[in-house]
Amino acid sequence: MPNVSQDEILAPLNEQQRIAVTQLDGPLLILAGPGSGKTRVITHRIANMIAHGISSYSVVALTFTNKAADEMRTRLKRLAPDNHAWTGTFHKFCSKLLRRHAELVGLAQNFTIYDMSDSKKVMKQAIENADVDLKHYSPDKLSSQISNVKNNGVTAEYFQPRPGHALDAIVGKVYPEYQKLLKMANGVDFDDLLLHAVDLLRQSPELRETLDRSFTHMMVDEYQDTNLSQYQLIRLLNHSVQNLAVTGDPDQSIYGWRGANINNILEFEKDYPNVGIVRLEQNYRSTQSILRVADQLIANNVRRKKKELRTDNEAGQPVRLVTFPSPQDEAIDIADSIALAIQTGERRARDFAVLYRANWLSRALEHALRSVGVPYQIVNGHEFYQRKEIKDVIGYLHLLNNPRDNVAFERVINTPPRKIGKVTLGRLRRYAQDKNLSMLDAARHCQQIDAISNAPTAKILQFVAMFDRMAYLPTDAVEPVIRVVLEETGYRDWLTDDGSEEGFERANNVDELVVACQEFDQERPEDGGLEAYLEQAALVSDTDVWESEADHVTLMTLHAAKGLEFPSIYIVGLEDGILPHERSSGDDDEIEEERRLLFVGITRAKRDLQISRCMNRFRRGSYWPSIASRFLMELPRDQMQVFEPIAQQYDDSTFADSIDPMDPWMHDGLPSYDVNDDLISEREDQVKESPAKATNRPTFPRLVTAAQFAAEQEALLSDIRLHPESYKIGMDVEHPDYGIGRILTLTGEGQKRTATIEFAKLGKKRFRLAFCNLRAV
DNA sequence: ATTCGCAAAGTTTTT
DNA sequence: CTTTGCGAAT
Repeated sequence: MPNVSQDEILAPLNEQQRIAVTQLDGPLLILAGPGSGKTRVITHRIANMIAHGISSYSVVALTFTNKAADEMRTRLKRLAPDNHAWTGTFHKFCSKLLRRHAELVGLAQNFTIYDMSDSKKVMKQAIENADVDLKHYSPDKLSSQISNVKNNGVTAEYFQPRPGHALDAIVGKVYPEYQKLLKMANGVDFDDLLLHAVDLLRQSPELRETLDRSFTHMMVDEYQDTNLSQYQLIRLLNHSVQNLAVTGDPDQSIYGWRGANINNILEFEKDYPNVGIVRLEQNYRSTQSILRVADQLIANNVRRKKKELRTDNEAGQPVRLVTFPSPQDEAIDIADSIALAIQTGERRARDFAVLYRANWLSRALEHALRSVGVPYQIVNGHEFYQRKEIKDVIGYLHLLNNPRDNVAFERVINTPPRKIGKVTLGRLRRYAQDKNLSMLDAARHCQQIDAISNAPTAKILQFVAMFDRMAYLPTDAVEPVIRVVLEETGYRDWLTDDGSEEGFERANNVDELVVACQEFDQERPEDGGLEAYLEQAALVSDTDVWESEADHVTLMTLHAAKGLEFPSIYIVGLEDGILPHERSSGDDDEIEEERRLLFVGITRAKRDLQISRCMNRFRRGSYWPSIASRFLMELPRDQMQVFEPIAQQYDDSTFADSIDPMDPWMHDGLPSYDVNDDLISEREDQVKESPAKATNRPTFPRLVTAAQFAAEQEALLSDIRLHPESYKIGMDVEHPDYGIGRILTLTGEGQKRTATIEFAKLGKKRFRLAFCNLRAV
């Protein structure tokens, strides 16, 4: 199939977009407001390059998440079906580069990528080895400090402690030790991927030159979120050939805390003097009401490039600003509204997203959505991979792929328990470091270690023998490897040994991991294999696991929501200490970043937006009164629909003996709401008709109670579905669309209970049992 | 060596 | 309310 013509590339673009797509050579800065068709511009720009005879092999587009890269790739495929442009994340790009030239920075090609909990273990070891006294600083603090240093492109060799700076002095001792341990284990942390890649290009000018010239056209997405290492990487690869286009929006810079430097985009013009600048200001996503709120809010930031947000979209419903008594009310009201909209057919579950500042805020929402029977998905991808049983099994895989991986060795040597304890391990570690051996190699020589007595020696040698039996396995497919690991180590059996509920749950998770490996093998028969699997497992981001096609409400952090859009958005917890977060409410720069975060959240909404806060919040064991976020005062209230309780009037009865004044349910007289008159809506009518309950629990206006809705759902569904708990592994079931299949795995509980089912014709599918119409056969 | 229990600490955001 | 860590008992 031929690629599309120039006309087809340019036709769907507005004037500004067209300029961005047609200027292919030289540096280009694309300032893209939210919803301005940025991805379209990037894909059409690449298509246009190809149409102009530029080889797609020399085109590189860098993003921050795999999701964004996949989206780009898919859309580009439609415009230029046989293109070979490289699209992917910074970290993946660097990883690829490093694997090819690992030895130049003192690594071997099969290096391990450590996640944060793994690298923290290395850090603890480094602190111990460096023999520093950490009275004033926690290991966490030190980790983040070293991460900062790395993000600024400073290697351990180049680090110079500022005189008189206590933390710097400690960093100066620990950082080199930490790097030494990583190198010994043939491992890197996330920051190293970037730092080593930059180092590599600096060490080898010839390689730099070659790559610079072979990637003739580069594009960088979300440029406002690049840190100094990424900046340096980009500069190194765009020196001799400067066809570099970056897109970004300073107003959406929300990763300053992990080293992103907003100056990279603000000063792009200085770095590349002959830069072309395009502003994409036309918004195709949101209603005027939503955009006006976003615009007013962000106007409070001082450090920004003024930018217009305009749209030809309809005015739309006013944005709602609601105050709830407690998080439960907030969650239940949101769940009910969503349930109602689904029930009436007005919306589907997938149209909704609930956004919050911190992950723990999702709990009340989960609970409420479950009680109302609305399917939802919580987007935090690390959760699964952080489970102990998963980390254990993957630990074995890491050790097989990289026998020098000391973190993996220490994790698995005694799981399941093999009577090799802390003391033995300490002696082994000492020997390994003295002789400059990996832990595994030290284990091979453990007979020569006087300090280790006969019994543990035998156990260690048994372990080594077992490892050697597995090490023979071909690693071009993952599933066979993981199956042998589970078999040889007895890990899965060990989990279920005690017959506890928890054990089976864990075994199920392990089964799910096996299925994931299986799927990986199927998806990537050519370039897959163990190493590739471990790499992608290490580099998945939270949004990457988000199933955008499935029909469920999305729950995620404001950070994770960047780049996405939904017809209807709820942003919760607009309270002082939460947004802006208490740990960041220091200087103006940090407050501005928090404000940008809210800006990002607001601009995810296409048609409906509700922003809410609570008057009390359950924190650290009890309820505390919550203060409204300062950002709420910055919104154009006169143009919004405000639901706020009238100022509390305490009468004596409120504080009667049996009543806890801290209890959020107990505030008196709350059902009266102060609503501005000119914005009367259907919703408000219903609010007014809603009868207050005769309990002392204030009834917040609710359209359908959770119990009512749940009961109706239950009645509707009970006759056609089995109870989620009644499914068993191995059971044959019939699906209305897919036909007959057999249940392979079961995980989760209640509404979350999920089955992997193998269908004769279509292969494996995964279902939330509560939401599919299965029949037992 | 492993397990259990209690106490303290602490809740950003993520590749 | 949760999770994590440490220390004592078996």
